[in-house]
Amino acid sequence: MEGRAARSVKKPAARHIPEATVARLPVYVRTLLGLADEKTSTISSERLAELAGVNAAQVRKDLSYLGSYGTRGVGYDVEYLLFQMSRELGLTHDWPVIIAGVGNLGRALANYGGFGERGFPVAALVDADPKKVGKAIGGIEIRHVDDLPDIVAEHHAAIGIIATPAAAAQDVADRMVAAGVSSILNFAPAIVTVPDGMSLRKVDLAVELQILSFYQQRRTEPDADRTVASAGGEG
Amino acid sequence: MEGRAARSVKKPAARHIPEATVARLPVYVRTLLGLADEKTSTISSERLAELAGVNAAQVRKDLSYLGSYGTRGVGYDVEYLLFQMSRELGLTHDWPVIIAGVGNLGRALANYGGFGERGFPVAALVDADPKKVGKAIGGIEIRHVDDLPDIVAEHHAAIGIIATPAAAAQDVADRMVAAGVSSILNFAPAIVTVPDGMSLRKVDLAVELQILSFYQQRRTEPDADRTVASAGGEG
DNA sequence: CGGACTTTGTGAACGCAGGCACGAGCGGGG
DNA sequence: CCCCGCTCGTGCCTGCGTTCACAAAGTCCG
Repeated sequence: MEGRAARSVKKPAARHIPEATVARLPVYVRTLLGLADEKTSTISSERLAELAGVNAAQVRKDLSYLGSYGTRGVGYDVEYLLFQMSRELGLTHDWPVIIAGVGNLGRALANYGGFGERGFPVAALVDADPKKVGKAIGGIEIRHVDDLPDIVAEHHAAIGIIATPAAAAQDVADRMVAAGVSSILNFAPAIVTVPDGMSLRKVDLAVELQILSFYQQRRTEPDADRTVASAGGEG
Repeated sequence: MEGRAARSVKKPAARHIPEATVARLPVYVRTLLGLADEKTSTISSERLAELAGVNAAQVRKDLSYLGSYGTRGVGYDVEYLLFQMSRELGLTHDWPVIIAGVGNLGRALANYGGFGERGFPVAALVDADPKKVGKAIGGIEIRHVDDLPDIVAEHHAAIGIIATPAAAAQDVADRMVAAGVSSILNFAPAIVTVPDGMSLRKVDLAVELQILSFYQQRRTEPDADRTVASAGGEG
């Protein structure tokens, strides 16, 4: 119930946090980082909600899952909240990632320095094409996908990014799992399955565009009872 | 209630389709395209569910929102279902898209030919940097962001993709809206708001990685009552 | 020192989404 | 022609997520 007063660093018993809340935490973190930059020391749930694009009650409920870190009548201490959330999200140390597939997307991800800055350095690039192996992109050497077990062990990498063509996605995922990766972010337009207990998320650009197309279609169409609704951006 | 028997092309009164269903339709379409390629003419909800990575009852419920296009005791006609879903999603014609921001990501998106093939040709690239204007990427000329209204009008583009730095995202979104774009896909790590009635979706790589980091953290941590749960891939 | 004001934390209600289970309807075989 | 088996379509139930509304708790000022 305190922990803030005593500035306790202990984690409050790892309660269960709803997935929807977990998905919003990174947004709060980013917002808070911006506030910290401009020397804001305290923030109310209402203002944070506005900046993060959600409901104020939602913010309070989300933050309450982490613990009672607010002060009634005042708000939340930006730095302290940031610290707690970073710890909860595991952002207190780096998470090296392995990118599989050096195509257009893989190259862009490798060149994009933003990951490293945000705590997700690219540990290695892998590809199945022997002709690409040995070259480097963004200062990172491309290695063969067969080396995955070694790479994972070398870098203690637990997160894999699949940026291969759809046909290779499941195979690469299986290899990653076998090599010890336990979190996968899949960009390939294919359904990938992983064993229980692992994390899998997907980002599918074509799907996103087609969802937009659906609502666009309904708006444009001179049809019947079209119920215009905002295509809720992210659940 | 029939429409399949008579091969009717009329749309069944545009009932309301839940957003969760809309998000799965593109996956079904992709799966069906694969089936059509290998000359499968009929598919059961169970098999389609397996291929799409969802529950069979879910498939049937989803498809029932479109109409009663199945045949009891048999399944769904692949071609016909594909036709209906494509029409519903608005994939019967192209949707030109405008990409704003020619950085790493913008370049990758422009170079990636997959969009054009899937019905989302890149109509134009825009950037605020005069030095980039006039150059071309992937065969598409870069124009200045001030030209947005003209570009939208020329190409009848209704979909915009934001691939700018976070700081510019809201401004670009506002310009797009003013120019007549009514669907936006935001890749910038920033909260963007648009007027009611418009569609906005976001894809945030840092957020995705941080969500993975959260669950990874909980798995790795030698802490208390960690409840290992799969980080549900996409809602 | 006390009272008014502010903001959190959370109980309760509501709505959406997912999954089971079963009736309805269609095709095929005898 | 009838019966059997298969698969769709959907009513119902359950669980999750969101929002409202309010009591609890702290601050500030006179």
